[in-house]
Amino acid sequence: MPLRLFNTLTGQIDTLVPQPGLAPGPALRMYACGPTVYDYGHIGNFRTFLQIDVLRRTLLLLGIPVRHVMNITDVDDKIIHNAQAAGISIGQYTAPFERAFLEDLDALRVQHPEQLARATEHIDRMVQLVQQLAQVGAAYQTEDGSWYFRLASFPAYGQLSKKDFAGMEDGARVDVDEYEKDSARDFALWKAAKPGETSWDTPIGRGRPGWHIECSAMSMEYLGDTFDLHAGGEDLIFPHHENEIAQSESVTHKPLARHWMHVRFLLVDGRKMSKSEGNFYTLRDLLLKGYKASAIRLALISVPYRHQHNFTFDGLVEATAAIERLRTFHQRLTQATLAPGSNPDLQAAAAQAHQTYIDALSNDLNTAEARAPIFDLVRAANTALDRANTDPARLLADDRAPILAVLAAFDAVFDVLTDTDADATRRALAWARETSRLDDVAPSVLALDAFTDQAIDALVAERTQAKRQRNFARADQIRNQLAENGVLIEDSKDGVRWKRK
RNA sequence: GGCGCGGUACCCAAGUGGUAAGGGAGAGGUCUGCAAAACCUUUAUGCGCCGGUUCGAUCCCGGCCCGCGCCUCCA
Repeated sequence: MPLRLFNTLTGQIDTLVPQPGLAPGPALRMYACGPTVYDYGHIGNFRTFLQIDVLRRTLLLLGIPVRHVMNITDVDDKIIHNAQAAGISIGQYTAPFERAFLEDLDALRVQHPEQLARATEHIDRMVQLVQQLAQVGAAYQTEDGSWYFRLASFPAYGQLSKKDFAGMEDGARVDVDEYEKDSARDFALWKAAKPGETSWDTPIGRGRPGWHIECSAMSMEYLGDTFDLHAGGEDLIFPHHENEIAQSESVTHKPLARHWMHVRFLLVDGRKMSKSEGNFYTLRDLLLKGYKASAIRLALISVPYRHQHNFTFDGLVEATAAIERLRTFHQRLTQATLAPGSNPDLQAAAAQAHQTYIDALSNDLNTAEARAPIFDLVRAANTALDRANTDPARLLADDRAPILAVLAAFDAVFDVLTDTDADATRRALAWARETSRLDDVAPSVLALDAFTDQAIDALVAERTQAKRQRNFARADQIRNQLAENGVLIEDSKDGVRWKRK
């Protein structure tokens, strides 16, 4: 089944399929704008990366292989400034943030792209692109040695953002540092080195790349002149992606990407997230407050990517409950002792749920709609599991696999059934210890270290033994002790389950 | 000012020209040593307001009100 996805370039929903023949290999070639590693990632960043993960995983689920490239922008004004202030090299400055970013992706179970591309490792390719642009008259050098893109040379400018620059006023001086530009909107391709700043000595002069050039250079390097999909946050439509198009297409005279996907911004408590509003959260902030990585993942992907998502703590609590329902069911179904045979109603329900699920995702990644049939199936199966052994409507042995297969398809995209939350939170806790950020850590997070999985298993076993001996006082004592440390016990006819709250 | 998006039950949130998915929360019940889980019942004659088109509109059109985003660094 093909994926129908809104395309910013055409302004409509288009079918996204790999176009063969443009580059080697059968995969769908996608480039997603990654982070500028000057700080820890916040939940707004991660909404975008999570939604791109939903796209990637949906493509894979639909049987479309992907070649996914993401840039790491490890040189820009802010990085240079901050590194200088700290008295270290930009590499020393960015390395911990890049590592933290990749760790955060892991915590959120975001799949890594096939290729990570660091800006500082592709300076040559960027210089080459500037030279090519100069050759076709689309780039010019100013007296200070900087290079700019000549917008007047690219009439199609504005096609992505639907902006009309025809009546644009030339000559307006907007930036005092860039007084030599031919036109106010001309943007920097290469910035001449200022004293003491990080710079590279190159054939086009000593300096450093402008903001947009790295994505043009690296996307074409790894994916060819034209690739299938370019994705990023909605803020990148203009000017970043518009500028990428101008830079690349001026040289290649071919479309840079056929399909453009943009993820809408997140609001927090109804406002755009910003440090000054006091509603700014990094992933690490939330983990240390005791919210689970899986709940953050589910919350951030459950509102479809084109909708404005209002992020709230209530939403995280709700996502936590939803995940528990799914995990409890998954465990129950896996462990259940079942009589042989199959129940046609459940077989049909599983097939129906699977189809509805796939249809929803295929429809512009409608994650909200995709969740519904999964929960419908969970209820139907739970009901059947509750029925007596003699009831013909009960769940039978051959019903297990098809229902688990639907859950697997769900998890192929949503990926919340496997509980790796404690690990993610422990890593955040270790980081907080190393960097002396223990002030706001929730007690439940600190308790993670006191009760390891092994310790819990041992106590649960002891309690089961006590129950067998009908020593309910001791059994309840253990249950309370665990509960006080955020561990819940559930008895069932198929054994004892426990989970961290 | 220009461009764009949204207003659906207590909360979050899909959706369709034919009579409102799903999740969370609340209430009552079943089950259970107790609890948890699970299941059942229950919470929108209603989808911002006013007109229009239609046999019929929450969904289409027009107007209005409210909220939000982008247009500058930003995912």
